[in-house]
Amino acid sequence: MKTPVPTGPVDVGHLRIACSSCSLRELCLPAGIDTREMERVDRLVNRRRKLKRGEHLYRAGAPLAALYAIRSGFMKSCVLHDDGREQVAGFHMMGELLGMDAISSSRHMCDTVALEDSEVCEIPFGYLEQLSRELPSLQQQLHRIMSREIVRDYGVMLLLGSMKAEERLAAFLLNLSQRFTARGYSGTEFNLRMTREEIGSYLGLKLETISRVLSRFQQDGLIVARHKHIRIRDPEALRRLISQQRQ
Amino acid sequence: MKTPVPTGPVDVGHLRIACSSCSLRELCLPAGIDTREMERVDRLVNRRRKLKRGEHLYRAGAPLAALYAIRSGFMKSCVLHDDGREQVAGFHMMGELLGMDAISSSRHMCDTVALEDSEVCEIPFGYLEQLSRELPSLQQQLHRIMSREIVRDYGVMLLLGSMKAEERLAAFLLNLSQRFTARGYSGTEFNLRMTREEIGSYLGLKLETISRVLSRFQQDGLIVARHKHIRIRDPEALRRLISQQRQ
DNA sequence: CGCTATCTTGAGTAGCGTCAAGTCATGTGG
DNA sequence: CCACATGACTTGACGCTACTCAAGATAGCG
Repeated sequence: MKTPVPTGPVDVGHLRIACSSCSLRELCLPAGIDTREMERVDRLVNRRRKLKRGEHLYRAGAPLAALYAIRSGFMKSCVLHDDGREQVAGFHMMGELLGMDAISSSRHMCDTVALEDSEVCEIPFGYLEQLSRELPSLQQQLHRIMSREIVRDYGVMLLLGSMKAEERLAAFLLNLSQRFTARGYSGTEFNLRMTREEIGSYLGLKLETISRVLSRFQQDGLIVARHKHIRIRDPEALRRLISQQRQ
Repeated sequence: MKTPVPTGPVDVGHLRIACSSCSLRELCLPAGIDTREMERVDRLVNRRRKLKRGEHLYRAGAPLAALYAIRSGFMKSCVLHDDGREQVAGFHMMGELLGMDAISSSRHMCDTVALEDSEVCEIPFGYLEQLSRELPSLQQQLHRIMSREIVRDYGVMLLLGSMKAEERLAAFLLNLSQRFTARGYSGTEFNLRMTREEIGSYLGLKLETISRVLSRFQQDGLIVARHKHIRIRDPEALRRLISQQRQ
């Protein structure tokens, strides 16, 4: 069915699993690619990489070699400031594409770290550009994904710039919920893969504030939070929290 | 020298000025395009649009028709929340590309408004995708620009998530300064095109805070601020303000 | 089983927001 | 060209949200 990999290093030890047979196909880079073209996309993604929890996928300053599609696991990206300040810029899960920050200067501009044992598909960037010149639907999907990242960032700005602590955390929980749901997992009950400090960094708050707000949500019956385990009891109330009229 | 426009509506009333003879060439979409290819890029950008101060370039929800390169003037983009909250997501000046938020869903996700009389070049998006399949250097430049926007957004997140009011405003002024410099204008003396309220919205602060911090900067001899006119007297001090070690 | 990282909760505080009053600039129509 | 209206800005007083510091509880890992 599949032609063998034509070039590139042979990836001993990793079973090659094609995009065409990947369950994340419709969430990931190959979304919207038709069957005939899929064979070429399969050849584009020619290597898998396993990461242990805590391991870096790439660091700020590293040259751009590939983009990465998350196959399984959970990751975070952190932007660093010269003075050592660090801010979580995003949490990433299966089907999401990483590394687009590096295209502008050919160097990564953030650190990306696995928050649990994870696996990513390497997509050599030069080859991706070449193939997307030949396959309009691949080109369109790449543009859509980059644009989606820009839109996501606008959402984070809105959150950081104009929401209070409770609203930020409610938005965060609903966003996680929605993404788990889209991947076929429960949107009402899940385990957080990140610490309170990482959530705080992402939301522009301190870890104590995260802890306090979670406790308050629990007292008010909106969620059950037991350490990393979260159960959302009243998603509507969380939504109301976010969109309540000001003034 | 130039071949006539082959297709598309004739743009009566606007003098066609080609990218190839545009002074912003090296800041804008055609950066890095070689002379032979430039002719085709000239045909891509086939319409200019003038905007009066306060006029919308596009609104959230509008279908994606084109990307826009700012030829002259100054603009802002605002993200809107259902409850009416609005946040300035960016200020834009000559040579910058607008509209990339719309690629993911074929609809714009923010409002973009002229803050002074401005002029933009329309770049029909379908044609841009087509041409960038044929011209690798155009494709690369488009990718670089989208990636640059992602990196810029990360910077804003860092600012909103982990800086104090004084640091945010210092970073804002230095950023403006640097962008004016890159365009051949004075980086030490310029007029703000936006109100205190818009600056505040962008920086996640209230207009009174902007006003107070500007006054404090002036008292400390870092700047001279007289209404919209800003003169930066001590850029180094502003830089120190941003990167001072915490803890 | 003990160590360490993570989390919770409390008390006190600082920074920014809110409200309010007044000044200053811009532009419009008489 | 001036008077006036309107929007933009400044400054002060006060309040609240989230931060800081601290102590103790809990979970996870070796």
